[in-house]
Amino acid sequence: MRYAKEHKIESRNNILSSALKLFSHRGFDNVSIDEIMANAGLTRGTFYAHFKNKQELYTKAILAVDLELEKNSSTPDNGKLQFKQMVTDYLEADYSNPEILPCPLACLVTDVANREPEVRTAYAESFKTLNLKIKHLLSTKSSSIDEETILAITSMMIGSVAISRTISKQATKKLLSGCKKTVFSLIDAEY
Amino acid sequence: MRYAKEHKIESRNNILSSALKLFSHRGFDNVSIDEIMANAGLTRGTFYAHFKNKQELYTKAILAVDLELEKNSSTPDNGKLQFKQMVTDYLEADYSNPEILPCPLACLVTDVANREPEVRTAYAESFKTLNLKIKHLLSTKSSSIDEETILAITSMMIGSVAISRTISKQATKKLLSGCKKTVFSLIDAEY
DNA sequence: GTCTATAAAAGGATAGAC
DNA sequence: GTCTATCCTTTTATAGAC
Repeated sequence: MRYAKEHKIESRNNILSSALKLFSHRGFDNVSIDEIMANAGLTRGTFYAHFKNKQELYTKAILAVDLELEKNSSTPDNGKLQFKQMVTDYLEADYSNPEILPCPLACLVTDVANREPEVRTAYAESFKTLNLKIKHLLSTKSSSIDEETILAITSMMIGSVAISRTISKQATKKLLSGCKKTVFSLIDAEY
Repeated sequence: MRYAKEHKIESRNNILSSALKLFSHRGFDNVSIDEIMANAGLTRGTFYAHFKNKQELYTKAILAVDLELEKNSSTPDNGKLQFKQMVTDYLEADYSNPEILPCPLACLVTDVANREPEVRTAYAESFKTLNLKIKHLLSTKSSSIDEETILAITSMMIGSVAISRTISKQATKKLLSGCKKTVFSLIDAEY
């Protein structure tokens, strides 16, 4: 064979990460397969050697979010601190920089809601993983945080970042600082 | 003239509300002008007698959300109760019924983020109006609620409804009830 | 596996009649 | 103001060479 097996895997990963980044920044419909492939250093025709169609790529790209989230799964001894750092990083990331991967859960909520069940299931998986990660950070031997509080927190994080991408920089500042304060107070109150 | 002036205004309003409903349920790109016009009882060609292009329609439709939100602007004597009812209605509405207009702020966040500034500004306006409405409900002569807390609450409401449209019915139930409880606790604690 | 070339469909926008 | 008919661009997807 003319190409090693690793080559295909590498191509596939390039396509996946190029797609996830572009979709997150601009939305599924606003990015063409052409652009994704060019971004991955390939041409359009090749796309179909890797994926059945554009929707399958969407699904697989969203599932790849899990891998990002599952990092640092060691038992935390300073979980609360790590959690606060995570929230801060999340809310203060530079979402306008095209080189950085913004949170797909925040950037694609609405976009995913209008797709086939396959895509929505992938999103649901990643959302679940985010909640589990937080639960893990905030669980100690003695106490464990209420699951519904975690859901309220992730809703706030995802919601505020999604909204921030539509409003002015000035309004964004107040929005994100309000959410940060509120998340912290929820945690400090309960645990 | 063959058509009365009211006729055009009525047509325009039909187009606007038909568009807002369809966009909210399925997203901007997934709805064709053809469909919007058919839904309003007109044909595609006529569209351009009312709007410059599809994007202008999007902007105007989102601005129309304000009108919905600005209802009930009388001074509330039982604001806190009204607020709780509003949150409950918001979180428990039947978002899958195509006859009902779901909250465009929740259904279109991500969608709007990827459009021209004109559209984003319209969204920002409506978002502002929602926050003001809540502020109004929760203000009394003696106390007024922290603006950043309101932003955290609207982020949670919009975020959770947006997320709920991607996940399972079962998961949605827990998500929305968690947000409702958390919003209530934030209000009862502070005010 | 990757490329170039091309088919085929969808949908936004315009022209002209009534 | 509204209709029908048409243009034109974009983009997904396929065919076939290397």
